[in-house]
Amino acid sequence: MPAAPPTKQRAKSEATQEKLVTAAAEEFRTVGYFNTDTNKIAVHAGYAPATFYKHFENKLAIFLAAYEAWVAEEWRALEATDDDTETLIRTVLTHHKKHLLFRTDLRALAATEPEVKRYQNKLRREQVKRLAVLAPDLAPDEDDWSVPVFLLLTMERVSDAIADGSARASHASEAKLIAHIIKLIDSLRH
Amino acid sequence: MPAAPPTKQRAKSEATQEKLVTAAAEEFRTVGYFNTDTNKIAVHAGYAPATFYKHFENKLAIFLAAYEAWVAEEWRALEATDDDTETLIRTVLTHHKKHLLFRTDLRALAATEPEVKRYQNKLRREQVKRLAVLAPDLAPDEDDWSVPVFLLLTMERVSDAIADGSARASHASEAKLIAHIIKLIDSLRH
Amino acid sequence: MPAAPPTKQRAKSEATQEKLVTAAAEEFRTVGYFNTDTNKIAVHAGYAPATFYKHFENKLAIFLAAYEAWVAEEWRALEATDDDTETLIRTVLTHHKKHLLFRTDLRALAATEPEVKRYQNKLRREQVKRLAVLAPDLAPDEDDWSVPVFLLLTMERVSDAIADGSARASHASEAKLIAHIIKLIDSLRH
Amino acid sequence: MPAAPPTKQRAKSEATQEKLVTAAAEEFRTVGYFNTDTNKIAVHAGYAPATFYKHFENKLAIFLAAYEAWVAEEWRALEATDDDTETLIRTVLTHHKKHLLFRTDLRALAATEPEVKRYQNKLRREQVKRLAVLAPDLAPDEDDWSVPVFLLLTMERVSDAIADGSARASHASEAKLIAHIIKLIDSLRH
DNA sequence: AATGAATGAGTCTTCATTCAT
DNA sequence: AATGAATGAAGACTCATTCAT
Repeated sequence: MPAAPPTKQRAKSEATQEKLVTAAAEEFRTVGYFNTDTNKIAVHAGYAPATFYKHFENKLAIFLAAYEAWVAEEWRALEATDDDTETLIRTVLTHHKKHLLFRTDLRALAATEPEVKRYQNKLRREQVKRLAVLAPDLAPDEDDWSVPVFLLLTMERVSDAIADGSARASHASEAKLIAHIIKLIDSLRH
Repeated sequence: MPAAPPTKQRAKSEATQEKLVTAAAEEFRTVGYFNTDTNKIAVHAGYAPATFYKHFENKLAIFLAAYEAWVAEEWRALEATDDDTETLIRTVLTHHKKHLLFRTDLRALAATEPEVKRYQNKLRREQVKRLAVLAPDLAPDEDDWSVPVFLLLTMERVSDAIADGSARASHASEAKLIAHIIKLIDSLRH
Repeated sequence: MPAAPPTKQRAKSEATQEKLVTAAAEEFRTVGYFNTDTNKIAVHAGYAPATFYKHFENKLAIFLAAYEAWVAEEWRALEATDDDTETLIRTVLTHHKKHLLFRTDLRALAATEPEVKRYQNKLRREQVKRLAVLAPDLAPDEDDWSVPVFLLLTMERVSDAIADGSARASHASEAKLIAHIIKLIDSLRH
Repeated sequence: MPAAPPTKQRAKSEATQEKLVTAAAEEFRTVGYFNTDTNKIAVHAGYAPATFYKHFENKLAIFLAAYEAWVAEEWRALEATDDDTETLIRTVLTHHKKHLLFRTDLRALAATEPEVKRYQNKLRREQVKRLAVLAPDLAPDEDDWSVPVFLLLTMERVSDAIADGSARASHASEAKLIAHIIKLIDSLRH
């Protein structure tokens, strides 16, 4: 069994890893997964290309790490908000707007990369559970989660459509769409 | 100025173009836009790489053509169905299931390629209008289309989630989700 | 022995050939030999790509034809001018300015295509002879043509430098350079 | 920020770059710019195609580098020669003979690539200044450089004509042409 | 005589990734 | 831990040219 690495080195390594993830997330958010390459990510983080591969197996691995950080950030924002439904929706919306490109690529990757899909499914389940805490009357039944899932999917899609401008392009205003979501939530409550 | 080409030649050219689009659509559907290349498309259609460029300016152009064909096919299927809401939903669902990867790449491309986005917006507006014919009580107001748009977005997202298996992975059954859509439609009717 | 083609057909063929050469010359002059292709030449002349190859063996063949036309044009211009040395120089200069890109490509091709080189040499000899007519005291000796050749080379190079702006870029005015040529001519006269 | 690279590595990188330039120069000299490609250059230098692009942005960039090296070489040869006019001319001539194809392509590129033209103009100005050192009585006036420019253009063109054989093809011997240059120089001296 | 369709053989360029140090 | 150098394997796109009609 190899000796545990000295704490100092480990800390440094973790700092590097974090810098890489931050740089990657920024790249994914602004130019997209398919328009960056690992060399750019490394350089933007202040490292040489090869360093990237000391910390991540490949480009997909850092995407997953960035995804994890993204979800954590969203929940942090959500938990900092008070219960008012509309405020929550607007918080989600703001987050989606900011990370539109990232989210799109996430879905594209999920379609071809089983690992991404698995991770996404896992996070969706956590999302449902957290939602149950925020809004107990939308809590899932034992083995029928269709209510929260239906809501989350709808919110997600509507948020994206508002964020990417396609809602407006088809004459649907942000305010009206949010109103529809709120009505939907009411109708879904037990 | 050259004389108008004989009908026979033109027909041949159109046949080639069609074969290319068909081959491309199949590639996009099965391995995805980002995992094919124009050479493969041409060869799969039975032509040399250069032939591709006699018919399409670039890879994106044939994607747009495939997209157009895809939408036409969906509407053909929808119009062949009788009015029953659930049947319509299931038809959409079937179509989405079959073209899941294609649809995902479509969204990814729309995020970076303005041309794709523009085309997508245009088709969305047509979709709303056609929906108004199928279900007059969901017809859009003069400048507030939020009702049909909200519905279409929801259907789209839920269909995708069923199609890609993520609905099931988060314990939401197809049947229940469809039931939610139907309930939503009822509540949206004027 | 095949029968001579009917005169009418031949005339038509020649007209086509001429249109192709004219189109080619214009392309070579404006975008250069290396930036056109035979398809474009044919289309610009109003024909289909394949037609090109009914009239010229390849791209080089039409270049040679355009070259021939170019030289003919220059001599026509020169012979329309009266004997005044400076006027002659200015006529050459005007012609070079207009056909700068063409001339450059001519030299580039001469360096790799023996056929072009051979043709160029032949035309140079004709040029010397014609010069002898215009200016008898610059006529070549039996087998020492160095006087007119030296002059022609100098004029050619100086004209190009004026035409392409490099003379001005190195602080040498057109007027002064022409004056040098005239002085040179005087010193070369027998 | 990465530390300055160790001298050893940098030396290696520079060696690679040099090898690439040498290989490129040789290709340009023997088969010409338009008949090589960056892959061939890289392979001839002993590297993979991609390595080329770590050192040069594109084919034109390495051409410029080769051009710079070519000029440096010419001046080195010139400065190693003693002042005798004829010897200098013969040195230039030898250099032109060796790099005939390169020089031709240089001119062709200058006609279409502004960057090449700019560089060429800059070098011409340096050439004039160096000439002023070698032959003070041909030094340019403040803003009238026509004397040295006229001479350089003539020498250039005559050298090329001797080098490419067209002088001989039009019955102008090398010796006579050089004699004309010398006479010209005398007449241009202040 | 003219042409529409088709193509083989490139050519430039990119990128995830490795290796010696 | 970090890196500079290097790369194999593509992939988008071009062009002179041919052939059946």
